[in-house]
Amino acid sequence: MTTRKFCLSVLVKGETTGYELRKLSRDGLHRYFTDASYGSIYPCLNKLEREGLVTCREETTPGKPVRKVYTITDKGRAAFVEELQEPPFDDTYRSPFLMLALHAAHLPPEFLSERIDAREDELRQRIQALSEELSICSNPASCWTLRSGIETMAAALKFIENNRSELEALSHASSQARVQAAE
Amino acid sequence: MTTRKFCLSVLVKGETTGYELRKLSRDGLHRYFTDASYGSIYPCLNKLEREGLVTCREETTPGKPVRKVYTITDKGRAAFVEELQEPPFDDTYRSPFLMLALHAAHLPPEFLSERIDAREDELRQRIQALSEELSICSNPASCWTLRSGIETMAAALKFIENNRSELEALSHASSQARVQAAE
DNA sequence: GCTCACATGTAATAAGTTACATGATTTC
DNA sequence: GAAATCATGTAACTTATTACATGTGAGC
Repeated sequence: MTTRKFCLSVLVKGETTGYELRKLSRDGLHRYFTDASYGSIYPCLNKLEREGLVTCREETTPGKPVRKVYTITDKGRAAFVEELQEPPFDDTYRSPFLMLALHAAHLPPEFLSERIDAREDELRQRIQALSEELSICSNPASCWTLRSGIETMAAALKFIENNRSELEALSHASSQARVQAAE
Repeated sequence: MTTRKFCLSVLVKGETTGYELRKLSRDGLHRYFTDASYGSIYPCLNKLEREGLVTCREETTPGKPVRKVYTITDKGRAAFVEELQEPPFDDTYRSPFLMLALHAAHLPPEFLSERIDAREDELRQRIQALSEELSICSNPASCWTLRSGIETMAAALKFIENNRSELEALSHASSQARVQAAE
């Protein structure tokens, strides 16, 4: 159902293709909704077409593959607004990074530091991507959503920057203990 | 793989049962890793036992159902630390709430306000649950992880509190426009 | 008497991922 | 000449969810 809502969410703002949908789901704002692969997007678009929620036309640009451009219908618009109001799912945050933090004392110090660096970089990149999107954003609701993401991730990043040494100390301490035990 | 890592993550800190694992996955810290159902936990524990990563003993308390208590083995401990170091997955945040925010202008104002209230409540409850866990937490890595979650969610909550009126205004404006168009 | 908490498990189903299949054009 | 980008799609597989199946004891 996530892929479906994501596709409709993009389609209400304008026509698009399966290929573009996949790209959108990988960076920027739409990351908050899904990270879809072709294997979920193409079947989903076909289903939406069968249901009459979108129409499809083929665009042939010479020297390029045929593009199937999808456009939402009035029925599709109505269905989307309906589906948005369906029983709510809670927001979920899944963090392989916090799993590492939780077991910091059992991880090699260099490994842990590398992963903390990687997490900081990831956050910085995502914040920058959203900030760029915000700077060219004209729709107030999109701006709101972008700002929400930027501020939340900024808080997450700041916490890591301010407190990473604590975590790294845990890893060092126990790695020292392991070395001494081996002697 | 999430269920597996979650089970091992709990088991390295002490023995537990399938029933307890499901409860842990639904509130507190472990929500960052999974939200597992019996249908994934029980098969997972059986598999871990077959692989020799955990052992199982049956505890019979008179007048209570038999409990199958699982304990991690040395092999399990080693496997977990290995698996933690496997190629990283990015943290993911999936937000049905931000999907609503993005389409605020097409939603009825009362509906939107209700959902914003619900999201604020959800955040307050989760912040409180983590704070309580923090107040009785003795393991430094767990404390770190809890604080990280608390600060990030506090930032998310603050943003909503400070900016919800903007979103609600969008919904009101377009609902007024719809009424006028109908006249 | 009803509902909640304890406690384990399976089967059918849903949903999505990965790898495969194909192929032209542009950029290095 | 190699790699990346554009572009669509299917098949096999993995993973997890939902609903079902079963049963006791405690509190209201």
